[in-house]
Amino acid sequence: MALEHAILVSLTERAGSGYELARRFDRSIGFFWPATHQQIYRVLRRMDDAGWITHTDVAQDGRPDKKVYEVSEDGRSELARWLAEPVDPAILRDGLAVKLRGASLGDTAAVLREVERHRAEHATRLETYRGIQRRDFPKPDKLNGRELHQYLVLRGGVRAEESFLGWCDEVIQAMRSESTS
Amino acid sequence: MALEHAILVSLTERAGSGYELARRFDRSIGFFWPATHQQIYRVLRRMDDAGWITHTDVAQDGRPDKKVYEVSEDGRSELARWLAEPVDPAILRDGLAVKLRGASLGDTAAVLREVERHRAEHATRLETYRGIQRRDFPKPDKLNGRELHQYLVLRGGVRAEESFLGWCDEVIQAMRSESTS
DNA sequence: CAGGACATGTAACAGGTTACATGATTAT
DNA sequence: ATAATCATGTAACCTGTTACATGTCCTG
Repeated sequence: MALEHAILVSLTERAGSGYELARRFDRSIGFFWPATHQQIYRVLRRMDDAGWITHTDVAQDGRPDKKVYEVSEDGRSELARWLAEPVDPAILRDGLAVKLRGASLGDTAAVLREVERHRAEHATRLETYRGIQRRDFPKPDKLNGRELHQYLVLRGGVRAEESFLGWCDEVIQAMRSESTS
Repeated sequence: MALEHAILVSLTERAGSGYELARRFDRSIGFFWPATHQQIYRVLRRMDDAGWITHTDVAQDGRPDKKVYEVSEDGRSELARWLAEPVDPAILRDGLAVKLRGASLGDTAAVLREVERHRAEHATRLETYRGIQRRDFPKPDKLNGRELHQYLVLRGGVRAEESFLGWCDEVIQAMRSESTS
C-alpha cells in the first residue's frame, strides 16, 4: 500500500522510466522503502491502469526504447490524500539480531565475525549518506520546503547508521572481552 | 527463510504452543522479526513436517487443548548451520520517511503531526525496553553467554529507539521553525 | 452480558523474491 | 571475447496480511 506512493513521490520529483526508478530506489528512497525492478514494473502498470500516471514511449538510438512515466492529476490528488493519512510505524526485520540472540546455540565466533562484517557494510553506507549531505546540502540552515524535507530524511539515514555502528561496537567489545575472561 | 530460525531460537529458550510463540513475538523477538499468529502456525506445521520440531498435545481444563512444540536434534543442527551462515543486512520499511520526503506535495502540517505521533509511540517503546533492561539485566557487566546476547539485542532496540526519537525532535524543530520564518 | 484472553485454524489475497528471457551497446 | 549497462518483461514461488470461524473461561 505504500510502494505506489513512494513511486509517486519519486516521479513527482522527476519523470522517469521503470529502469530509472529502480536505480533511484537502489540509491536513495529504497534505503527507506526497498523495491526490486520487477516489483516496480508491476506496480507501474497497475498505477498506469488506475490513471495515477501516464507514459510516453521514447525511442533512443543505440539503446532500447523506454517508457517515461509522469504523475497525472489523479496521481497528485491520490498522493495528497495518502499524505494526510496516518502511517504504520517503521518495520525492521533484522536477521543479525536473531542470530545474536541465538549465538550460544552455535558458533559464537562466527556470529561475532558476522557482526564485524555488518559493521563494515554500515560504515560504507554512512559514508555514502555523508557524501550526499556534503554535496547536496552544504548549508542545511538555509533549507526549506522540499529540499529541507529531503535533507531531514537523509539525516534519519545518517542517525540510523551511526546508531547501528555504535551498537556493533558495543556488541564486538562485549563479546571479545567475554571470550577472554 | 529466517522466521523458521527465529522460532527455533525462541523454542530453544523455552518450549511452547503457537499461541504462546505469537505472544512472545509481540513482546520481544518480534521487535526485530515481526510475525502474526497465522504466519507462525503455518511455519510451525512446515517445521514439524520437516522434523525440526516435535509437538505434544496438552489437554487443559477450562482452556482449549494446545500443542506444545519443542526443538528436535535435527532442528538444533539446522539452527547451528544457519547461525554460521552470513545474513542479509537488516531491512527497514519506513512509510514516515516516504511521507516526509513528499510532504510538500500535500498537507505539510499533517505530516508534522504524524511525526509527532510516531515520536510518542517510539517513546513508549523505549520505555518498554528500558523497563525490561532494569528488570532483567540490572548488572550488565556480570553477564555472559546467552544472557549477554539477549542483553545486547535489547541494547540494539534501546539505541534504535533513542536514535529515532532524536531524529523526530530534529524534524519537528526544523519544520516548526521553517513554518514561522 | 459484553469483551478480552486462550487456542487453533482455513481461505483469499497482496506483496516481495528469484530465475529466466531478450537484445543492443559500450567498456575492459 | 567477456562483462556491464540499458531496458522491459514473464512465470513461478514464497512471505505476509486480512478476514473469518469456533468455542470456553474469566473479568468487569
